[in-house]
Amino acid sequence: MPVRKASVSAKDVAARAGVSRAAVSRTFTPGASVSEETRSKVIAAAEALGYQVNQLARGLISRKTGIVAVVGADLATPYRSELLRALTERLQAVGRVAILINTDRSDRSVDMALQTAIRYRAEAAIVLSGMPDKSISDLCHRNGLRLVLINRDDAHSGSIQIRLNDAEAARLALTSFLRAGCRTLAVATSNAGTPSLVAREEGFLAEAHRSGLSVTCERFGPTGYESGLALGERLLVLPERPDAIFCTTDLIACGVMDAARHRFSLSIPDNLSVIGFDDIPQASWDSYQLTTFRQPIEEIASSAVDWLAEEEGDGEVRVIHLTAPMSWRQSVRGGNGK
Amino acid sequence: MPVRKASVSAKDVAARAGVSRAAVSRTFTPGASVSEETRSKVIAAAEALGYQVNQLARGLISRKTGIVAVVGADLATPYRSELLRALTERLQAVGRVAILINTDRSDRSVDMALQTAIRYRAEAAIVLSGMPDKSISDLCHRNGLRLVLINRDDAHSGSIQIRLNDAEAARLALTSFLRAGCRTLAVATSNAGTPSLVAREEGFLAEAHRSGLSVTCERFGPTGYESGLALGERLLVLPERPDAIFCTTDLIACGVMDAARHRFSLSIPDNLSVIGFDDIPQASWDSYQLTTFRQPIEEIASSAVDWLAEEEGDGEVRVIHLTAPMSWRQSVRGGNGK
DNA sequence: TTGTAAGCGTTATCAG
DNA sequence: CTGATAACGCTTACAA
Repeated sequence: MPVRKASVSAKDVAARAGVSRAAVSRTFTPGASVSEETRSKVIAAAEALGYQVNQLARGLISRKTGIVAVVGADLATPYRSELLRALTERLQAVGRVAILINTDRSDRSVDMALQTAIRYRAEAAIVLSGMPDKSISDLCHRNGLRLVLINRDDAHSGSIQIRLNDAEAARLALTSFLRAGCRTLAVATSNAGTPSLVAREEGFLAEAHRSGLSVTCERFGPTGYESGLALGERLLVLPERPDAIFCTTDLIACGVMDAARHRFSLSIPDNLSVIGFDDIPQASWDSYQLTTFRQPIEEIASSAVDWLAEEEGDGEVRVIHLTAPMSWRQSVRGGNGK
Repeated sequence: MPVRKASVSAKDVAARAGVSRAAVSRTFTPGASVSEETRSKVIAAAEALGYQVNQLARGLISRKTGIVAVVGADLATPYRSELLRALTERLQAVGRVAILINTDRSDRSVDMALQTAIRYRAEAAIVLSGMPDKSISDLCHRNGLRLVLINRDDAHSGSIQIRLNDAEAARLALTSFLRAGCRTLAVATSNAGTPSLVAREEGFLAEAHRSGLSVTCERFGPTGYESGLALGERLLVLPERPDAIFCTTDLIACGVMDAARHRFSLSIPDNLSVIGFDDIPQASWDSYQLTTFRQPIEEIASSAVDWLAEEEGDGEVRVIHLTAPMSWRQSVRGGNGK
């Protein structure tokens, strides 16, 4: 018994249809010239054999692999997973396929991820965490891998950068607290130190400073619910107990709220106002009804994907600014802020 | 100015290092025989040029693309995204790369996803939702695409199937309610009709029947929090208000709990006991403390990935049974069930 | 419109 | 150990 071939190729189809391999290729290349007769013979043979064009071979020659890498850490987190979904959906819609590469928080692992992307000749990599080293970013450039950096610090040539109005949003959070009559302000954040997180923290602090207010700022652990719990416990035990906490992330906000309610028997927003960031699904759950800033997920995804479809840029780095609108719910005293 | 090459190839490296292309290839092939001298010349040249092996070309000839497709719907959902993370992490650990293909709930879209997987010559596809049509499953077989079906109905040849003890768990849920003194039982589920969901529902119903109890079973909408909310509102308005609700999913359970607490002012577990399924992160949040069944995510992922590493099976379909252990928290009257 | 032939970047085979 | 040379499955001039 002969060794079974791993998959059916254009040659097989050509043989069965009684045409040349080129004819088969043309049949599956949009806008190539094939007679209706040949085409239907080919289609029939392909169907019978179960032929599928080999994209790898096609990509080898056309340089259009259709592969886009999505690189990031904590991809199972509510906001991240939602962004991932939006990204991959849109990628599929324009005939691309996403390869998913998990990283830990180290920049080193991002570098390795990008190398993987290059090895698979991805057309682009969308980076959600960490910051590629300059040398790696060069490597990508030399290998024709375009970079999309989402909420990262600064990009090198030939890449696009998508950023949010983090600082501005933070300022709005502060004025909202003030308008609600809160006077003892605090910030709860993780110590991940990612650009967006520090922008939010610093934006809040700066605006408070401008208003002559002092804010206690607590940093703890990774960015997640558990850290929020811990942050709540630290903040709410203070002699000057805060009556408003700006959390740099909804996950942290949920933790803070739960700590306040279940461990300090505080009621929200009567005893404590909370504002988060991201607008994850849980923020709108009955138990939280968290006032927060909505990540413009679809806009982020479409900006990224549209850019890929565009002409190859000429080396300049493009920056797209998107805004996270405030989503008013019930966690700030005094209702809808109007 | 000459047209810039899209990426640096082994030929470039060979030229710079003053060796043959074959030498370059060997340098990057584990366990090939190259002298230390050539190797270091090659490495140096590769480094200088920023060379990365082209996996597409490598896969073309070796038939080992290293690509594995992960196919599923609702991948941004807590349980799904966690499974996705576990899967991709493990895949990376064994040198594979995951391509992610979103589907909607239709079987048709699963079929299309599998065709994409074939076109990229994935070594395997891990299917999380929907059920590939027999003809497609054949197509996969003919193209050497191995199938891993997670919680799907039944597999065809050459594939592996991973299943959970859904029915058994459901029975355990019922006896737990009984032991807690609950008498008016209900099931809350979506009308997605996926195999695991119906297995849980039917398992619960069957056991109730065996005990001579009648159970009201409510089905509504897609599988998610909002549906849980709606289900809670339907169930808790009944003349014989349930004192125990088995939810086929944690997301539904969270919705049911929120409806009970915030819309009917019921307290859990005093007025109502709830059991869920999946053990998503939110189940352990202070606001829920939901008793549930833990999806053995890591075990699922490792079973799937280990199978890929194994010898090519000889056409028989393998079934792996995993168990979801009960995770006791505070949503059932009478504490930890012991 | 069609077939032939030359690549694309690798690895595998086979002499040297 | 090394270098030609032939695949791998495909697209794309170039001729016919």
